[in-house]
Amino acid sequence: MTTLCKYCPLNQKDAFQTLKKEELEYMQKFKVGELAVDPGTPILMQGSMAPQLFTVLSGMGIRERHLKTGAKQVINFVFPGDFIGLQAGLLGEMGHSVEARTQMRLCVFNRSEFFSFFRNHPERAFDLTWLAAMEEHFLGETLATVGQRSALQAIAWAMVKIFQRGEALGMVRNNTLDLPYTQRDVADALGLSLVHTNKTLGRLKERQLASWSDRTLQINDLENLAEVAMTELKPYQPRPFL
Amino acid sequence: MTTLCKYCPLNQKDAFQTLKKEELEYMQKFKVGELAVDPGTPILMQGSMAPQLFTVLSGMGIRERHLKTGAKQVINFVFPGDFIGLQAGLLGEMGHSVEARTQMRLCVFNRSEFFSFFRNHPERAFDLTWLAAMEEHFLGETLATVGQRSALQAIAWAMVKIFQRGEALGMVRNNTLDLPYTQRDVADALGLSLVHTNKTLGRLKERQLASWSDRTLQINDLENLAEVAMTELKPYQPRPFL
DNA sequence: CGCTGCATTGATGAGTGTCAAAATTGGTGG
DNA sequence: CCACCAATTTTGACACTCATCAATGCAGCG
Repeated sequence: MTTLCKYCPLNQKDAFQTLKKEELEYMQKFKVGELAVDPGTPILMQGSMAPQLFTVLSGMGIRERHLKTGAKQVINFVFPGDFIGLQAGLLGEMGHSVEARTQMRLCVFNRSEFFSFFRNHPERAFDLTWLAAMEEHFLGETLATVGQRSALQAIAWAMVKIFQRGEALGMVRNNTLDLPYTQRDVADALGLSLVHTNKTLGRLKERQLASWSDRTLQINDLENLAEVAMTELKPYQPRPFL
Repeated sequence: MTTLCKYCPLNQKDAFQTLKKEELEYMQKFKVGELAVDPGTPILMQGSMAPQLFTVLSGMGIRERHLKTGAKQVINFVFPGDFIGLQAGLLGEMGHSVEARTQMRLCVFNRSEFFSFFRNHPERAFDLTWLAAMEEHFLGETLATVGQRSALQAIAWAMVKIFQRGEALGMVRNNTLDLPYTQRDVADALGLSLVHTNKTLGRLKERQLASWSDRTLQINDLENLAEVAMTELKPYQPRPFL
């Protein structure tokens, strides 16, 4: 028995734009079920053409692209409200894998109805494109980080970004955010080695700015952390979701 | 006097899916004019909310994100058929700047009619989202390159990618592609220093794989270049355009 | 209680950045 | 047609960030 869209847990959160009753009814038709997965479960595989698309209702995951050498690049961290499978749905092939890192509940949509979705619900199609543009925006920023920032700056940047996402979702208590990600994930997200990431985290901790170990991100001085990261602290704005 | 969509130069090219007469008429209503710009002209500025969106009819440009330090990250190279301003149109703010590098002709659309576009022409809205997904796919691959590949691999990868784009557009003669981009641009695209980029290009040239100087990319051995780049050579597939 | 995964630390070296300058190219005006 | 200038490419020397290798510590868990 799945949750009715009417009671969608995402629609309550400040982080997201509120859907009207009417829109929720639209989505109800499009929704074909719910999927619950355990940590470590692959949700979508790089290169695959999955028949299904998802919106994350709860839990966290990770997007990563695997190279033939065995190395991997973390593309992004997956939080509630994220849409998964856009590339599979449109291009017919995922550019990266998505894996659950905690228990997750996913809202399942059917790829085959994807186009009718555009035909019948232009507002929602617009929102979908909005999300795609947001993702593109974020990836550009990430690219600039990996390409241009030093290890210290890059890690500070990642901490700020993730902290703010967690904050918007109400996951922060005492400037502390529990996450299912390790230092290895941070390293793979920023193109750094694990060892160097660890030592750089140590420097940020010494400076009393922030720390990240044992799957806990703690921010002590957001302002100065953002300063080190050479980034602006922008207020969070509610975004659409599907 | 602008070109009628009916005679759109892009619609002739193999690189793109052919639009039906009907669809061309749709686009004609959406098109508000044409813009011709000289090399060096900024088309969209990072952080701005431009009222206009563009499709590149001819010429080349560059997307780049500027950091506060003065460093910059090249996000992508802009070729004919590319859509410019998605982020401005939807998010209200560009994550990067776009600058002309040759003379360019741009097809101009109006941001204010953007939503009606979704309402009235779902097929075209679908194509737009397709393009957004493609861009996201490409950025993920770029991120993996900058994060995980060595300088030699990264440069080889960039050469393969750009060469294949040029090929699809019929711009290659004698395995040679004239481009408005310098070694500095390559360096900024891959997060490398200019000097190291130059020396690495020298190594690829020594190995008789490829060369890039004086704004000319020459590929001598695509197979082995792709090998060095650790990437698969995928056949090009026609894509939509707006 | 011995795994296994994760965090931490030290030693060493390769890859890449930075600095400086020369060589080359292309464009422009006299 | 030549001289000059700006942009780009190329080269050499050197410094340093960051990767790699190796080992230890530490906590959770079957």
